[in-house]
Amino acid sequence: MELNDNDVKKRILLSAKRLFAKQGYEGTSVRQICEEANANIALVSYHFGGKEKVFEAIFENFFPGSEEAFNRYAIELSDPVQGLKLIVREIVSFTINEKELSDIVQQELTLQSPRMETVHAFLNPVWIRVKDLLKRGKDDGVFHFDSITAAFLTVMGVALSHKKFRAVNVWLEDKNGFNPENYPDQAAQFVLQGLGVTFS
Amino acid sequence: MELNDNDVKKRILLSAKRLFAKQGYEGTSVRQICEEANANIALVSYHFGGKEKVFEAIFENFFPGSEEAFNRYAIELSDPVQGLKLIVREIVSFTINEKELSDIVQQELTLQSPRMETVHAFLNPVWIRVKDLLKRGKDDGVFHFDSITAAFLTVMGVALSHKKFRAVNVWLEDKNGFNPENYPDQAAQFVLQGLGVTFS
DNA sequence: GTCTATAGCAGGATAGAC
DNA sequence: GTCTATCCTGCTATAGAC
Repeated sequence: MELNDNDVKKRILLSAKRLFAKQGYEGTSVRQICEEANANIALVSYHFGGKEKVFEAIFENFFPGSEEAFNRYAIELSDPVQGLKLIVREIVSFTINEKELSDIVQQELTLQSPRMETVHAFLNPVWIRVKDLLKRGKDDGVFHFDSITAAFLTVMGVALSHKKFRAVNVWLEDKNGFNPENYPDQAAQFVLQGLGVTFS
Repeated sequence: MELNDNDVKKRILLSAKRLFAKQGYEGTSVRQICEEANANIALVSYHFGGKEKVFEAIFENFFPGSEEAFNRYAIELSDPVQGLKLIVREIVSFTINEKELSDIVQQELTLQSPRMETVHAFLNPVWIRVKDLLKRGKDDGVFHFDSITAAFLTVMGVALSHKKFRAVNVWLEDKNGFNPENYPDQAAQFVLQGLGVTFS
């Protein structure tokens, strides 16, 4: 089912994504979503079946399908260092390109919400890959850390760190130094150094 | 004004902190807070002046005062490497010891909420220190990064990374490897390596 | 200080007209 | 498919009794 941007369903999804990211799921009302989407309030129930279902539909429509990407980069992903560099870059890129969706993910991860299940279903395939790469890198002796969980957390922490950029940017004044285009590479570099990879 | 744990005000604060952390500010009702605190609903207005004020009171009561700590560790903080190591450890320790409050901070940072101002007032003194240490470390030639904002973000990302521990732990099985007691040190180590500090 | 009762409003959802 | 009108529930906050 393809939707163009002027379809009512698509307009509702885009508004909901924007507002959930900015105000949180609970902080956003169906009325507000429809107002911004120039849609009638009743259409959320009619087209999606309720607010909760709109949330799920956002993931189905905007979360990048990972299987296809994994196949495309099968070679890089077979090597821990190259694989982790690639995947961190991709995660960071995703959080920049799909900033709103990734804000939503971030929020839901700290909450114990009924929506966790939906979120996890989309994150799991990626997390499995990261964990696997860390494990293999450690076994091969190129990564150095004690606990795989701790390593996983720090890696994900870096990958998601710039999420706080908006909040920080208001306050830090670094107009010239920070370039979002370079950030995926810088983050990947930081992670590899943090894991003790030595570059010759 | 000292409150003991059985004081109604204190009970309300503790319940609110717990619930805000778990469900978010908007996802938590005053009714629910009072039910868990064994307090009457009217007492939130009477003692605090409304839900919003309870939020502020949580920070006033549980956010560690940083000035005193900065003075106590003035010597360590004068050196970029030692200072950053110390401060990252302290941030990580805070997020472990005051897990709920730090969950609340994390949530509010991704939101554009009317409560941002409150949160920022408490975070600013710490952020200023981190930024300053990074800057001095770069000037001294011991840290290596391009953008101070990017560096700041990655450092904070690591410091806050284990926040996703609950979500991750459900899924990652690493009972033996991960030890919260060691994590502050591991995170600090990861940051310094990520910043390109070389250890002799 | 604490309680009950209630005001007043905003939320999500839907029946039924078009 | 879209709209209006309305239902019902749950929210915060407070007036007033104790």
